[in-house]
Amino acid sequence: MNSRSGMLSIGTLAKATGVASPTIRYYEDIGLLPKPRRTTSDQRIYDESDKERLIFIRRCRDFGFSINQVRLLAGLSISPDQNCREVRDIAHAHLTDVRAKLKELRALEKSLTGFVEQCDAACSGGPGRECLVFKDIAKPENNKCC
Amino acid sequence: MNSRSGMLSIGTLAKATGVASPTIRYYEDIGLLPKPRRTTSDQRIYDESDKERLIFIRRCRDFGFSINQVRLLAGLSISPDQNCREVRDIAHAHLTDVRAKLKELRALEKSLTGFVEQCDAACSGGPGRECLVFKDIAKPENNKCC
DNA sequence: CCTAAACCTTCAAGTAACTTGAAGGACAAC
DNA sequence: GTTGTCCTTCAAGTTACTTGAAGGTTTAGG
Repeated sequence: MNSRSGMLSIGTLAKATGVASPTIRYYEDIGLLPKPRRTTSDQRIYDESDKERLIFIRRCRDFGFSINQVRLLAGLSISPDQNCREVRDIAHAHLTDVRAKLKELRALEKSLTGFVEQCDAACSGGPGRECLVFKDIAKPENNKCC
Repeated sequence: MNSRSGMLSIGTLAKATGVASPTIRYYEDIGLLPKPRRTTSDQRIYDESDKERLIFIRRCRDFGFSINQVRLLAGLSISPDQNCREVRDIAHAHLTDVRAKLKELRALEKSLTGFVEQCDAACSGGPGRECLVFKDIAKPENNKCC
């Protein structure tokens, strides 16, 4: 199947969008992408609007939106009255998630940095019989247990 | 099964460590936790060393180490010559991952913030027929495709 | 003692978001 | 025609849990 007048095979679409063929089929399976037309030999034929939709999906995924969120966003993008407010709310909720995750990761970075530095200090004479770091891991300084 | 002289049922261990019973069984299944003794009625009996090991595992998971990394770390923690250098290397590799992820998330936060602000600006007069944000998503400014 | 509730067991499948592999057909280039 | 690449569907694998079914045991209260 050669690409003519905007008609794309799945492999060509995959290359054009950076989304793997199996993933494209997966998205179709879960209803995120509409079922495309087929050739007489049953191969999928995609057009430019399919390509745009897939790019949209990929971008949303890149942004870290879950499949369900992407589903919502995609639905909003094609609804007659595109409701920017809803989109904004979804994005904002996600932004909140991202900020929480950032906070976590910053704390983690700090812990790990201390960890590695402590490890470097403890091992400056070579491997020790009792690694202090393990004690640190096994005995929480701040008991985070519920 | 009541908790006496350090003997813990799985449920008690779960409460003591914040790790769910099914997860404890899962860890045993995948060899991360040793198989514990059993009662005459086949219930698991854990002791303090099991508890410490589970806390260790949980802490490593909290740090974001994968199960395989935790497996390595746990192995190192009980080896006769505890090799702090290897621990440090594992932790350092993970720290590198965390930093990369932080970088990603910061960029994402920036994008999403701009996204939400743009959305707020576009919708200040209420829902628009053409949401500019969708166009932004569908048309990458920087083409990140391979 | 009985009963009900809570706990235990194993086994298997579900979750999320893909990814891989088997088996077989179609297409393109030489 | 042949070979290599692409296509199809179906199903299972990946990672790290989580849930649910079916059945047994323990604990607490009447």
